Amino acid sequence: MRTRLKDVAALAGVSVKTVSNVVNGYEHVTTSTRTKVERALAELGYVPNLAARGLRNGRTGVIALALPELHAPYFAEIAHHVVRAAADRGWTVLVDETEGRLDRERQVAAGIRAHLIDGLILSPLALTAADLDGRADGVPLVLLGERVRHDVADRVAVDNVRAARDATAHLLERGRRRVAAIGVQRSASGVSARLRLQGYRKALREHGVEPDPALAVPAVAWHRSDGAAAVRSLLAGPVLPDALFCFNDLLALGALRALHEAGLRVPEDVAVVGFDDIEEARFSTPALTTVSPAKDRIAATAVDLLMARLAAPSAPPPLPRRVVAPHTLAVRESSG
Amino acid sequence: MRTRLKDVAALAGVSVKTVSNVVNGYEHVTTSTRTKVERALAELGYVPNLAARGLRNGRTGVIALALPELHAPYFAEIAHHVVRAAADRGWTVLVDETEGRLDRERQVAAGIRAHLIDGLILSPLALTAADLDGRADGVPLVLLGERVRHDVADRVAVDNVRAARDATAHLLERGRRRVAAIGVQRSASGVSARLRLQGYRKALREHGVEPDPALAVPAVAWHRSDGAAAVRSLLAGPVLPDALFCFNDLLALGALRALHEAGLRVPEDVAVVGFDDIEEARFSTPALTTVSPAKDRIAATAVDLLMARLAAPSAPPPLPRRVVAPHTLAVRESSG
DNA sequence: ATCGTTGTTTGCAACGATGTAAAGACCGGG
DNA sequence: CCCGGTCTTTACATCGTTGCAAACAACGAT
Repeated sequence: MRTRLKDVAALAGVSVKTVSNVVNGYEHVTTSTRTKVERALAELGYVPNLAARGLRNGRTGVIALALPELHAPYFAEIAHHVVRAAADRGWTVLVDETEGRLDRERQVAAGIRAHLIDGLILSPLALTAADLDGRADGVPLVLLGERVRHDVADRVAVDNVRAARDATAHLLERGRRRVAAIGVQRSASGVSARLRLQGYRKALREHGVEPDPALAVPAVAWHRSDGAAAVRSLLAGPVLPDALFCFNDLLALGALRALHEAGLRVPEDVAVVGFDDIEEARFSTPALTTVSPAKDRIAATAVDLLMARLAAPSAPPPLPRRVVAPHTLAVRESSG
Repeated sequence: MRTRLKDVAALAGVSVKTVSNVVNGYEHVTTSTRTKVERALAELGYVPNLAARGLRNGRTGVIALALPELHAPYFAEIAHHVVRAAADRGWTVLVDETEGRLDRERQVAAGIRAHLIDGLILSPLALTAADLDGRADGVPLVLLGERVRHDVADRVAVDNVRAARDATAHLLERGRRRVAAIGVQRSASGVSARLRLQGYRKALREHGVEPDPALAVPAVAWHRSDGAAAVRSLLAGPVLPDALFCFNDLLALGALRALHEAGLRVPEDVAVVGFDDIEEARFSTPALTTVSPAKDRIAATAVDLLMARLAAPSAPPPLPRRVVAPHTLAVRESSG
């Protein structure tokens, strides 16, 4: 059995509350009492029971992070940065995996873990604003990504349209004219896909190129195998592309693989740009040009937004805030 | 404020305890009472306070997973499998990142989060058995990997020596004779490195090849950049290898990159084998031959070992158990 | 009608920590 | 030597939940 305040109090010969005061750094404690208590604390190796403390003051010091897939590199990197940012501020992170399933996202947002956590950072895939409209009284929530309307909760995201436009423009400026978009999704949950497609089209039009529907290739998920499959179907089609804008890095890496298998050279025959700047992109052959969102900033901002809500439980809660995280284009070999 | 049992009880017109009974599926409740309570539960959207429940019955339903780096693909995949395995069994996972730092690993093992978690799965890098010897009374602990003596806590690991021998033998059987080992570490924390080096040497001797010290290349960490650096130093040296056994996949991927830059063909000029079978290995160019530990089995076993200890708090706790997880060799293009 | 039996519901205490308020210790000034 | 004030320590109630044991209701058997 672990030691409780009571045990320490008995050993030190003081009351439970005095020990509590010492543990919490209350100032009006005489030096002699403090020393006695500290000695007892050390001797018994006291560790506070966070469940009890959480019960008493309604705070557990734990925030939850809910991601679609922990093993997808982008999310793994986000998780890393969030855990780090939270630790820097003295908080612990509980990780949930939703697999992008609507029911799991709803459960998480509705607060399965409520009472065990003080706040939630959620990166939704399937969730819509309607699912969140009712939850005014839940735990503070910060959303990652532009997939949900920004007026239902605090949100941190890159400007997907602008980032996609930047990436596509980069290819056009290098003289490419048949730029394919890889990763198009028409489903309701494909909001990111829609925004990135929008940015892609915008760039084309700004450069006087008419978007060719044959060059907009769908992908069910955004994994490497989907990217490879998309390229194979593209190569079997009527229009051969001279560049690919892939909606994430995994698609791009799968595409690189399929291009290599088809005997096409990157970037000479086909230039490739991705999105996410996962670490792998710096080490692929060829190294991948990609949109680089400031993941550390995204994570730190998300944690800070949560902290702000936790610190100020004001009667009329402040309106949801929207933070646009910066991005850059990391130009590497795959775009020449 | 969230609803408590008390609120539900008031609405349903029964006692708090009866509501608790309904929530917990106690059988001796009349159908009429049950319906009344369930209606009230639904109307108020009751969610149990896990902190209070945890305080009451000494269980929180949360286990902690402490890993060196969440963004390293191998650990990200392990985290994914652990979260999944835990969820299947009705548990939640709290993730901690130790960065492989001894002090952080010690803290975690000593139970910073104690009382908030029921058990701990730890993948140590720097921790030694001595750090764990004293902790008989702590929360149940399962170690991942062979880095720590197996008699201090339950442990799940692949047989590193045998796996390394298999990988090296595979290269030797394809006729390679100058097989380099990439990732050697002499530091105290490099136990995995030591075991894999041992397996590598064993395979060489079994095939009548004398280990050449010039072909055992050190690497500070096991990241892609270290693999690339190791290959560059190797190519600058006196003995050119015709094969590489890299102690993990990231090293191997970095090596592929450096070999490509040096104009060497894989596998024609140099064959490459890795260790971990991260997803990326299946999509690299060329696809990577690698030792494939059964990560899902490792995760499930770790969770099960923990569950077993939690279920049976017997007076003399059962001796630490050691489980050897199976591995296979995934043969792909990089070894010909 | 009374008793025991089974089945259902309830009140109370406890888990470990902390906020509140009050009691106790100590000081100098009158 | 007593009083009022400050500083230190204490007892008690409380957070939300569940185990325990007792209270209560309903029933058939005597």
